[in-house]
Amino acid sequence: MGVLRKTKHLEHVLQAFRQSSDALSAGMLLDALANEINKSTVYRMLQKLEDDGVIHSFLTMDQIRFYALCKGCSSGRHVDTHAHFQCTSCKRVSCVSEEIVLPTPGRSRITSAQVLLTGQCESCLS
Amino acid sequence: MGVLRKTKHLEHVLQAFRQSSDALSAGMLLDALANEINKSTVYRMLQKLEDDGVIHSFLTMDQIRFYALCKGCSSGRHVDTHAHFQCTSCKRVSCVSEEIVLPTPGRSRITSAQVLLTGQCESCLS
DNA sequence: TGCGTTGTCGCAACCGAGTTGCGTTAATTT
DNA sequence: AAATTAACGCAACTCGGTTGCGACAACGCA
Repeated sequence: MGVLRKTKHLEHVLQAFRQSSDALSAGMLLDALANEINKSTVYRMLQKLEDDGVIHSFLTMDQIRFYALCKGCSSGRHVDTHAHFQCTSCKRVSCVSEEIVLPTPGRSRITSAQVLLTGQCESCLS
Repeated sequence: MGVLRKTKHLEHVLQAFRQSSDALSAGMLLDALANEINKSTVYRMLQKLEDDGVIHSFLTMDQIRFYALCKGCSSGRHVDTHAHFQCTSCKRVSCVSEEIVLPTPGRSRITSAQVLLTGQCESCLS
């Protein structure tokens, strides 16, 4: 239930997200802020930011967690019904704006959904 | 390009899939066939079965790869546009029969998609 | 400005899913 | 039955992510 202190590292990470239109993984952040910030610090920060509803996360095909800034999420509930797209060539990951219509199988109660599209992005196709 | 030999282990694994209506992970198979079959053998077998179009795989929220028998897949192309559902209580994973309508973002070319729903299944709700 | 509280950091050790190299075993081919 | 070659077991490894702990720094308050 921490109050999220304004530290130098936090500013760097948030800035990285704002500057990038893509989603980022912990590894990418570590590369970007190489030996300025510790591995576990990054993971802990991402975890906390997600808990607080600032970013949301999802997995790609190769089992790596990516994070992106939330736009319509609160700390309680994430609006996760938008899809994500990963290019198989350049590996970049982005959010897809269109909403998706999801089925409700049987009598179960769906609380969250995750949609990942893969293929080639516009710039890798040309 | 192996020819997939008929071994005792292969039979056990295929039987496990046929007996279960759910999708299975490598870990679950290892538990089921405890100390009868080696870890790397299981992983190699699953990999090969997927290459040969016998099973298909996908990831759950906790980064674990699950496998299920293919019904309309060939070795070349997997019909992966159906969703999967994982219950947050009992952790069981199943295939959702309904097809899903997917968006095509921008001018990119989508080659595969993965949809994971999470929530509570019918039996855990009651 | 000084001080106590408490969240954050760095480090190092750890965890667990999945992979790999290699020598051996066993299914298939002849 | 012998040769071929896929499948196996083992042990060591990779890598994304976690954890315990002592040190440090941001914040609140006087």
